[in-house]
Amino acid sequence: MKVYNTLSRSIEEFTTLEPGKVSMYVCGPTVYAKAHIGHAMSALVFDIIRRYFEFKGFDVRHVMNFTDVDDKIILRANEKGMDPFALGEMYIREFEEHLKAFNILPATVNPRATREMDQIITMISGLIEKGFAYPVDGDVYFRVTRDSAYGKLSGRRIDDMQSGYRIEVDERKEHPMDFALWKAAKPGEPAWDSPWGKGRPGWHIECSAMNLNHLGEQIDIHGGGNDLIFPHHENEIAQSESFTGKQFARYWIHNGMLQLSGEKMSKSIGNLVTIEEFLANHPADTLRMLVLNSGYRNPLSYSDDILAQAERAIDRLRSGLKPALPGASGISPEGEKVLANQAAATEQGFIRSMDDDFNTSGALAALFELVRVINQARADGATDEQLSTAQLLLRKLAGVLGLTLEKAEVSDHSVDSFVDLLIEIRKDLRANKLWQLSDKVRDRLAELGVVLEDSLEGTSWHWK
RNA sequence: GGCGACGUGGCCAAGAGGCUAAGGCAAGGGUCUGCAAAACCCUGAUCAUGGGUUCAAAUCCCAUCGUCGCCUCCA
Repeated sequence: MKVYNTLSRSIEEFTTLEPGKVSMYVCGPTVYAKAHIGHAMSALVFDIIRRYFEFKGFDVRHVMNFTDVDDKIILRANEKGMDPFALGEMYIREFEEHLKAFNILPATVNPRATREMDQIITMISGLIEKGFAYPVDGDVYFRVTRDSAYGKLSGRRIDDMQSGYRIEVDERKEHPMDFALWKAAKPGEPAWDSPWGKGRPGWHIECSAMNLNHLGEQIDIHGGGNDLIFPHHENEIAQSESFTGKQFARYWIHNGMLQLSGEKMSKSIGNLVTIEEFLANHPADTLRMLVLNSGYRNPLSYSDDILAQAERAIDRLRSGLKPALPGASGISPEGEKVLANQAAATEQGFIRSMDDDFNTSGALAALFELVRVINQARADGATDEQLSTAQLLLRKLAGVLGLTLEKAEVSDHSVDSFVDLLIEIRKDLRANKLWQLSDKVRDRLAELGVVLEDSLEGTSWHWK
């Protein structure tokens, strides 16, 4: 397998620390507001990666954190007159529901910053002891000049960065780029006891501590959105490697940003679609298809047009799973062979694409080719028996991508018999060539969301 | 100002030195059908622009134009 590593900015052969096992840490959201579909995109990307590793036989330990203490959470909680912990809890619950709706496999562990205070404090103390950090008035800062490798992930040099250009520099810091590991508490803020007085962790340290606690000193993969490369992931590397003296993550994988009207979807710009809004208007698989259709590292633009394309593409995949035509009499052994050959070619093509830095777009192409050949065979009269192996493969490989190909479940079957009755009456109308009336039945049913499909053997129907 | 990514048919999007430039959506034509729908068949791009390297470039190099991301919280 080959994987693009942000650290080297190149495609590398993928190997694991331990044979057959993958440890993967993915940055989850800071829970201070409703999650938007950019968050969902990131979760989808790493869900697909994780599913593929499991398909390849790896035992995956997947950690996704929730950062549930931070300035913005406190700010929002104060605005809403809520307890900051309750606010975080609320958004965590909501996000977990969303993950389920998107068919995203639950991570092995979902640690939270507030539940790892001991590890965080231990780590900060260690960094101070080793000279990588220093306390000032109850704050603790990381000393970037002490870390010669600082900047290796984002490709920046400390001197090149114009810190203070857009934000005022805290004069107490030794260097403008030094960042907070611990922040002294202001009155009324949530705070924990520490050797430096009451306070709370800075933004980056919690991920380093949770990595250490749940995956160990070294991990295979660290992932997240590419907007986290700097400063978040750069700082995580600095903290973790300074603390352990070992290489931290071997592969850094970053997904591209979701864009709305040509700009990154983000809370600060306000051009966002919340997951809630999305799910109210679209099947969850639509977003997954959007993600699958393009490279995970590229920016992904979001529009109604593209959404509609994705929905049609899913319909196309589903068409491969339709049963044999009524009265199918079977296809020749040669026809069976064509089907079997395509199934083999599709499986190979799927694996070849996915092995190449998770080329989901190529993997989908392999699936669509299988769909076409299945549909050809069906049109030629293949029986369910003859279609079954290829269809099973289609279902299985779609499943590796996290697509269920199930139609949104219509739970109410109480109208089925009425539709059947109308079809029966329409059959009589057609037998008597009363086309206007029979077309009226079909059109009116279509308006109600029931699509009729006539064939030589009879009429079938499905919900639109 | 610094760092980085990208620009492939109407739309989305693979491909990263050399077989006919994948696949999906849309469109047009055809088969089937009473008409539809579904399915099947057929049809289209020389790869932002200009140079260069090479026997050979969408793929490498340089320049230009354009779009986007990071450098401040962000998936």
